[in-house]
Amino acid sequence: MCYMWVIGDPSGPPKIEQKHLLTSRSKRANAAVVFKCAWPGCLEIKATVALIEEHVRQLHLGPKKSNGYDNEEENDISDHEEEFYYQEVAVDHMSSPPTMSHRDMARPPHEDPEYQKQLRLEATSATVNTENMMAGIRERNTAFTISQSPGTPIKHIKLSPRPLQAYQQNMGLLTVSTGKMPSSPRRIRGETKKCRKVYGMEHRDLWCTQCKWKKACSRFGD
DNA sequence: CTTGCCGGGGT
DNA sequence: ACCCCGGCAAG
Repeated sequence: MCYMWVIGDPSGPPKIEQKHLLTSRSKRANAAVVFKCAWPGCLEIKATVALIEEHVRQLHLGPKKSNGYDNEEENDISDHEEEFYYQEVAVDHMSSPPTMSHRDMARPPHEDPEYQKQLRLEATSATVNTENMMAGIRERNTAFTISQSPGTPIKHIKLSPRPLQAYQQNMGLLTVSTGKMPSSPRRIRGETKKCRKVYGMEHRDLWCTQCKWKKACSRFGD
């Protein structure tokens, strides 16, 4: 469980000194790893293992388990079953960083938020029959037993490269029907979670450049 | 209250 | 060009 990448970045100590701390007490946890939800459709990303476990439990394993006893907080030595649902992902600070300096400065030419949204919806509706799903998953789980062994590199679940949908047409239609220019003075607030919400204030170094500068997020379109 | 980001700074 | 933040809209 020892990761090679250095936390402090040898050649250039990250200038970590935010004089202002808004919501949370910036405790300078220079983390270089995030936790992604591995649920078939879901793409949730959390900054801590606690958060992702919470997410998985709430969203995918059902709001609550009807067991003999009930314990949800603290002693969650629960079944290591949910290890399957998230995966640790290293976020290198320099080689393949979220912020590529320039490329993400401009708005992405092809956003596919539609896809993400769809996935989210799928996951949500799936929550209804959790019981049914659990069975299926359990089966699959035993099939190829993914787990977080210390030496094994995480296998990334491949999620469709880029579906690229006809969102433009949608826009055009909208324009026609409303007779209003889509170019509003202020960008309409999308409901996708952006870097700030995903990583939290204490992991600002993981945000995309735009978010760091309080500009329009370029990683998560809306 | 929080989140996203425009406009307007500074280096 | 890069970085930061006041202040505002929307929730």
